[in-house]
Amino acid sequence: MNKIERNRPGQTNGKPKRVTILQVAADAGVSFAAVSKVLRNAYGVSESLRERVNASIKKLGYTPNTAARGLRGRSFVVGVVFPDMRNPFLADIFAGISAGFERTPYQAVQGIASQSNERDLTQAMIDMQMDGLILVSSSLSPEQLTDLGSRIPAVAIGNRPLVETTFDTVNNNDEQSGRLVVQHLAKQGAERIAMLSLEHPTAMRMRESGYRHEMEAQGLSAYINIARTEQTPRGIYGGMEKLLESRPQALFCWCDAVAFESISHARSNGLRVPEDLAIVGHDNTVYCALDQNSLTSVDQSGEQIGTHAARLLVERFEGRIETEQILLQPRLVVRRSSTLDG
Amino acid sequence: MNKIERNRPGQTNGKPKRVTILQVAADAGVSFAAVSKVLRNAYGVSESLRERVNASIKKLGYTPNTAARGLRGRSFVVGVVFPDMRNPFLADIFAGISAGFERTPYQAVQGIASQSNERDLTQAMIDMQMDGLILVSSSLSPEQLTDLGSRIPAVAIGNRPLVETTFDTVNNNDEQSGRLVVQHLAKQGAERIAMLSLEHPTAMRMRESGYRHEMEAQGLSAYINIARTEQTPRGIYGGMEKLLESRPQALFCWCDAVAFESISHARSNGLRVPEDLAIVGHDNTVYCALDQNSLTSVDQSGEQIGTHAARLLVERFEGRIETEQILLQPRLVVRRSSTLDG
DNA sequence: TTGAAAGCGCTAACAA
DNA sequence: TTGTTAGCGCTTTCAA
Repeated sequence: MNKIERNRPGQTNGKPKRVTILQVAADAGVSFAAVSKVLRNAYGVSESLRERVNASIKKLGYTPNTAARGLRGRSFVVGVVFPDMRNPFLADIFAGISAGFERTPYQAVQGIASQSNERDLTQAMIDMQMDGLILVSSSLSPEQLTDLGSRIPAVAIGNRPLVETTFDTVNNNDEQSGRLVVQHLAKQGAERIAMLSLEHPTAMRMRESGYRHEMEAQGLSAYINIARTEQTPRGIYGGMEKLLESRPQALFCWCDAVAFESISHARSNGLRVPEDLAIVGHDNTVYCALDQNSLTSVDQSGEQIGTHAARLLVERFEGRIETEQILLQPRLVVRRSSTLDG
Repeated sequence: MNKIERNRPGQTNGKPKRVTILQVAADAGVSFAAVSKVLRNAYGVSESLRERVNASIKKLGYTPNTAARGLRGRSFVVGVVFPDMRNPFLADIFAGISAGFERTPYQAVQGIASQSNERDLTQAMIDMQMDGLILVSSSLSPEQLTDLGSRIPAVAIGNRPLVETTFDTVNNNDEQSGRLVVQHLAKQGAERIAMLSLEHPTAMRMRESGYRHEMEAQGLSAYINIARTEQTPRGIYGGMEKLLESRPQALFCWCDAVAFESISHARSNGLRVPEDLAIVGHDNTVYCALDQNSLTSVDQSGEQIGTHAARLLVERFEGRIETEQILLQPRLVVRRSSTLDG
């Protein structure tokens, strides 16, 4: 039985008055415009005035009202849009973003966007007067992204890189990811190498392309086999069922979580990993190292990606006009899930 | 080698003008106050005026400026503060919160707070003129929470419930969680049941208490054994090492991620799970069901918790004065990691 | 170097 | 029912 308790409040519910720039000005004995100048590090304030104002700010515990600031100038808030909260790789990216804004005046807040509400969420962030946006694995169309980039400084992470855009991008070299995996598996002696990819058109298309090209380079064109699924347990299950029909020796999964599901699925079907089915994931998330998974995975350093994104945004704020596209190189981390020989 | 490309932008960088309430008013041929009234569903607007204004809003693609709104009235933005992004249980809570705000005008944005910056983050959210806050597993002290609650409507999730506070709470019955686990393990025949808990004082203290009380009730007081660790791989490792010295038959971990680490650690030490060491987690996150984990875990329905929190906040916005404390009942989901017999 | 004043886009009291 | 008006707390000219 659930329990609910109601209590009279210890204090009233009325919004307490904020300390404003005026009270700081009064306390310091200067005009409120002077306080604003100190706040913004504006040109033309004497050292003594600055000190007096800063003393009052500290004394009164003043913090600037972001909404009021944003209404006239910058809000110093940036929005980060994630596609979901479940993938621990996103936490790596977030850590990088945080680190990137560390020594800047910018505060990052996050939003989680389902495919259907990403437009609304980004608009809401613009309406909040945020100064810039970082979009991770956005599901917006190239046209929508271009439009967004023309309305607010933006950085897209994990989108197919486009030239001549209105926004910056930071990407893993996904073509290379696909190649690394096939090279490794082929060297282990596998020929029937299948790939589990994403239905939704994203950077995964590049990973598929790398997989295809390397399969061809290895003379394994006949065994190219890709299943695209939704990112749901049911979808993944269906995709695996389909791939297993062709008795693959190895499986490349577009992300670690899917690879873990695949390990689970394979084991439930009586298949040994890696003897009967080698499995490789992508992102090298924390769970890969666990003994029960020991998953070979492609590391794309989410932290580095995030730090780049934050830096790019700050550069735009500080005046950079031309867009910048960054492409980072992945590396393979080999573990037991794909080690066929002792 | 990483690649960087620079391009001239397709469009300029200047902020495009927003559509404001004035342009809507001009387009509809009414005063801008009339538009504001339509927006706020305020009393005293004729049907025809409302229709005309709504038509102009749609036509011009107007969306209200949140910052300007917040400066006078409500911003319709609520902030959700999470302790980290790695724990998939938080995603369940978030899903519940989202669902809870679905049919309301409120937009939720998230912040991730390390222990050291939670105060700054909550202050920043207040500075953004957010209407309310939801704090998940907050590391703020009771005094800080009480103070926060007196400054802005707030709901705390996963804090030790206090009476006579300034904020609402939603909690799992953690005492009950501890009891359920010990009952289950004792029934399986285990006596030396150890617990891996958190260093930082949180709701975990209640879980420890339930563990203790049930151990006593089962006549196993002599075997009570709790290790409190940091939430880092190193910390968890150290805690396990310490607990294993006393050769426990079963281990109750304060969250699933720690339980997965424990499974990994046990296996690397040559221990079989559950034969040599039964393991139970908490939160019943998605990975528990995977064959390679098959982890028994306590389900505390994060989604329900989140939905309650959102509802409580909306109620406060709509005038509720007294605080409310909700306590939900957990249930145990048994899997192979703790099934000692057949 | 400092301060006065206008105004960002909106809400809400008040007047018409 | 509608419109007028005074701010919310700040940034940013411009004048002193």
